[in-house]
Amino acid sequence: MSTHNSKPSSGRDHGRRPTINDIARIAGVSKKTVSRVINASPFVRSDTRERIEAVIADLGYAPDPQARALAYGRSFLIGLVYDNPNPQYVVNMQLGLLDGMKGSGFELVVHPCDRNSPTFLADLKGFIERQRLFGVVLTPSVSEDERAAKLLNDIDCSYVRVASVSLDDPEHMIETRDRIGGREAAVHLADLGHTRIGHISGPVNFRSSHERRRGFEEGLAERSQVLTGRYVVEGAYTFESGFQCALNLLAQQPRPTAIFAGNDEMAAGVLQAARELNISVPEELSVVGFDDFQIASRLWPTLTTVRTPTREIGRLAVERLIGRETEARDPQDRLPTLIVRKSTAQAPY
Amino acid sequence: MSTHNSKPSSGRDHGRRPTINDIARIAGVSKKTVSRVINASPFVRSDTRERIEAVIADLGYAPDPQARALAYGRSFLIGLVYDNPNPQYVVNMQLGLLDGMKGSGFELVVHPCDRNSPTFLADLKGFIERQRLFGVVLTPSVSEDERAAKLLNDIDCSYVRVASVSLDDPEHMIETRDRIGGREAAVHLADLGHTRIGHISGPVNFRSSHERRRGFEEGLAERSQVLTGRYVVEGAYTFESGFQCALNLLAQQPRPTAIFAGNDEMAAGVLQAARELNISVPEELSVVGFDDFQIASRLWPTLTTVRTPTREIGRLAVERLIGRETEARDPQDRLPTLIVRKSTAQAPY
DNA sequence: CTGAAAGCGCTTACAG
DNA sequence: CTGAAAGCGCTTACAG
Repeated sequence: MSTHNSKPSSGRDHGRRPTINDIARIAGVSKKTVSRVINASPFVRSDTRERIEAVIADLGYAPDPQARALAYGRSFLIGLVYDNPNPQYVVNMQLGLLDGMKGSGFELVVHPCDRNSPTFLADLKGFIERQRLFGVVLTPSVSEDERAAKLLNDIDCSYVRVASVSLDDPEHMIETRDRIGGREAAVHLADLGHTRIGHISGPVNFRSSHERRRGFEEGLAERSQVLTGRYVVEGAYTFESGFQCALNLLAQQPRPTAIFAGNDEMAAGVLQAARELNISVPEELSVVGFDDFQIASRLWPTLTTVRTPTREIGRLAVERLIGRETEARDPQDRLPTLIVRKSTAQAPY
Repeated sequence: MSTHNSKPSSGRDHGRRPTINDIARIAGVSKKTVSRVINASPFVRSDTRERIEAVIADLGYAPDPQARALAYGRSFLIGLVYDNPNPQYVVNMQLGLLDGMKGSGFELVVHPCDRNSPTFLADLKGFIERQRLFGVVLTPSVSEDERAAKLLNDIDCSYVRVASVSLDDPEHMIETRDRIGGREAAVHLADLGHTRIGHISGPVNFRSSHERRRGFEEGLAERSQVLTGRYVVEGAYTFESGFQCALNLLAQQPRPTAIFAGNDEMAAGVLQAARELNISVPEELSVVGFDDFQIASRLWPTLTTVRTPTREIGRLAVERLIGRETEARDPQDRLPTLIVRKSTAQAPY
């Protein structure tokens, strides 16, 4: 199928890649000692180590991951297990994981899944065992699935769960702390003078829905406000649900002057609904989203929203998994932050 | 790092997965014959084959990909090499690839890259050789890079290039035929009575820019029109460039009554510019995009655009790579199609 | 701190 | 159509 190049490869490689035996022979040691260097064992004299490392660098040697995997009983593949349908989230997460494993010799294997499928757990188990995965990173909402977590423990597979709040032992968790973002959204709206504030939450079976709402309520409380029950409706994190929920909220008398949507997709639906009802944003209605995906700056008006540093979170998650954790960077970088754009303004009172 | 489950696994697996030796012993054949069944060799008597297959099914045996890779000299990993920054494209492509390799035993490894990096080729080579990849799928614009194609030939790695037009032997190409989409956009606008039509192309170093424009010109020609030189500007496939190019086009006298943007991102920029200039869409200006990414239906007005069946294209690409090609489905499914929404209307003459 | 032996689970020649 | 031998490139016990 592929085009073949029948000439032997030119240059130093002489037609085949060097193996651990080549390194051992040239360095004058056993292959076991080379193996120790590859695996960063402390039981190698430093002059021996340096000699071996020089030969490795000289020949451009890289150990064969398949051979290591076979002997070690575990591959050097990291799985990303996800069911979040938002492309921007998935891509940012992937970039973060790749950041964190760069130069480590690990590779990223993607595995979208469906928690509602009858074969969900069997598929996940098959994926991990077949490839002898080194470990997996789970993102919301599959990261919130306790059946999946139990499976991973049962088959003794390393894992890190990314979620809005802790659900497991600390070593298995990276928390996005969405509550902080909800709080910032509330303070922003309250400080603009809004008092009739609506909220479109995500679906109740998503932890992030609760965290974002709880944070929002905490922020309002700091400004001596409470969320009014009839101004709170449950959406599905989709554009269409945001649209429908906004129609509902904006039909009430008096209607809210601000809406905090649980994510950007629903906020886009709110803008659409406002337009159909001839309610101008931000003059008559302020709108805040959550995520800061690309769409937020493409909408009109551009969307005030809460940014979650997904890529950074992905980097942290995989570093945890492969034992590379640095944590040295500014902890602020991993917290949600409010991004103020044009969809929010002073309350129209 | 991970939680350990010290009890031996329960059930039929008795604590370890079956190997080819288990199958051979139970079926009363040599492991070589089991290997033949695994690899679909025709040189096995059908009753022998059936007996072996029954044992495989009974034990839930799956051959170890790492061991096969080591012996075979090639892994069962497919690489997706991409540099398209649009998340929706990447995710749809990934889904298509996964569709095409479902149940095949192959796994998908993602590899974003940067053609402008000085280490671009070395990184790609390292990625492929280190993992002994079975093959790679390249998407635009890295699929258009002849240095990359030459490298793949040199190191004898199977590959399929996804691009808007043929650039290689047919066996290495999946064409998206963007020209057809450009043509549909032109016919649509001409049939609405537009005669002053602007075009914001993608960057000249992308093949799709030319194909989309060429198709557009062909469509206009069918309606006895030609593209006016001063109504054609070059963008960069970005929102910001679409915005700037639209300001340019809309400042001309007389200004165009329709703009065909080379992609949805730039079309979003056109809508933004029209709003700033108080030009109403579609009453005074019709806008057509290309891609039909999620943003197209979130904008206001919703965007008329050309949909490329990216997921289907991905499926075809990987099926080609692993020799599973079916081609049975409706060939229409893999062509660009115009999706008419609210951003286009009769010309205001 | 270093090494010789055995083995991980497969496939490729080579025979028959 | 089927099999015994050797080997893919590493790592894990086990010695010393």
